[in-house]
Amino acid sequence: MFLRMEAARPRRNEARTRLLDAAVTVLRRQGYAGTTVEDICTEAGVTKGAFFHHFRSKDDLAVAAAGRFSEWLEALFERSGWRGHADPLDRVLAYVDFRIAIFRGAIPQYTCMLGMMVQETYATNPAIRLACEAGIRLHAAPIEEEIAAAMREHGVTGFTAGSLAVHIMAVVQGAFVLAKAVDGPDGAVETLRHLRRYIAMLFREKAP
Amino acid sequence: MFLRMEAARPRRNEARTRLLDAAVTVLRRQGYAGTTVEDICTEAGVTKGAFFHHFRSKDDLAVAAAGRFSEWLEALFERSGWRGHADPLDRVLAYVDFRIAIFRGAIPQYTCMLGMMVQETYATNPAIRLACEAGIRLHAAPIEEEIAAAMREHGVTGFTAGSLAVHIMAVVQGAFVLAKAVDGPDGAVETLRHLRRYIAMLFREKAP
DNA sequence: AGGAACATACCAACTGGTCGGTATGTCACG
DNA sequence: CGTGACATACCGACCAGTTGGTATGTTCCT
Repeated sequence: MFLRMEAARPRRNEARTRLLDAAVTVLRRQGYAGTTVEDICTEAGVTKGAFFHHFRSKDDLAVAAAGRFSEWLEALFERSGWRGHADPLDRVLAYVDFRIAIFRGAIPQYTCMLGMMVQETYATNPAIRLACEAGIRLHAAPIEEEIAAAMREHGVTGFTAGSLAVHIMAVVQGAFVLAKAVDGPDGAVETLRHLRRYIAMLFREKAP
Repeated sequence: MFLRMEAARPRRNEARTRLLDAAVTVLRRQGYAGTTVEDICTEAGVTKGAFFHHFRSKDDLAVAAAGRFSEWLEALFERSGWRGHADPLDRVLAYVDFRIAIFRGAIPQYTCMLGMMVQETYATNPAIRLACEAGIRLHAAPIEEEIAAAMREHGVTGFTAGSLAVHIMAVVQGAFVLAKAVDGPDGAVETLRHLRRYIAMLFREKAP
């Protein structure tokens, strides 16, 4: 049997990929209810027929787009090299520093699609909510790991690595909300600096 | 002439008030794009005619509802008595404690309408964005005051009162996003505990 | 005082446009 | 030739806003 055909699709499903990328772009800019299926089609340069050929519904696409965004986010942080430090505490701090460095350009370019979409859909679209939750958890997992390592290495106790990872996620999401409310990143950056200081203090406290 | 008629309005503007209250309830639950004008009318028990008699547009109502929510929020915190402590630092901590205590019941009952709406509308409805920003700033102002007083009284420097107030707002908003993402308040409460600890540490640091 | 003139508060039915989704193609390729 | 990948045309539901009306004040004039 030679039925494996995995790689036998040169430009196959090209429209699907473009739709997904377009969805991330537009959903991030306009939110879920604020974007129409045709907005996404226009951005992708395909027609509605193509859209509903590849996705059963708008909800379906939103779930897929959440996954796509999540992958993109992980790749972005992977490339940043925040885990490339000897001391795990430095890794955690480098994560926050990279978060700060990211606040450049227009608001939709640095804010989080997952946090935005989940606010709109948590009550009405369970599948989307779950996809957003999964993306956030996936992103938080390595941070929690590094925090746990740092706590071990520095002999710090008094809180759980998970709770601090959640705290970091919350501050980041809150920073995005504020940036949108005030229409600029300045306050958001200040917030992340406070977060950085907090983490540093938590670990300096127990140092000799 | 007894032309004063102030109190001579038994049911004057009753519908308007009910529409505003209904708007706060429904917008908080479903967001801006997710609620129809008729949703609000149904909740208020009036017709669309009444709605458009009192408000020029859906946008117009959203702005008014933001103001209404803001008033309600200020009254809520006023009643909580968080400013009733001798030491301004205790007041700031009491604010956070009250925020923690509030996480009860269903999600729409403890989350913030302003933070939710501004995410949806910041790019498309400048008036709504501004109303949300104003509400948040109004809420942050007394906190900033108390922080400034605490810094003075405890001789703490190294950051501005404004930036810490913004940080508190961000953590609170981020906690709401997380609560919606994971469909429960537990992580959000943990986040606020971290915030509380941070504030305590900031002021303990410089103490003798 | 009394009633014409006007204003306010609300209602029910409708409209014009939008949007998610469908039905029906067409065409390339294996 | 038939199947997957798209395009075109269209539908029904929904929704912000309108229209035209009624009922109940309020003001002003005589």
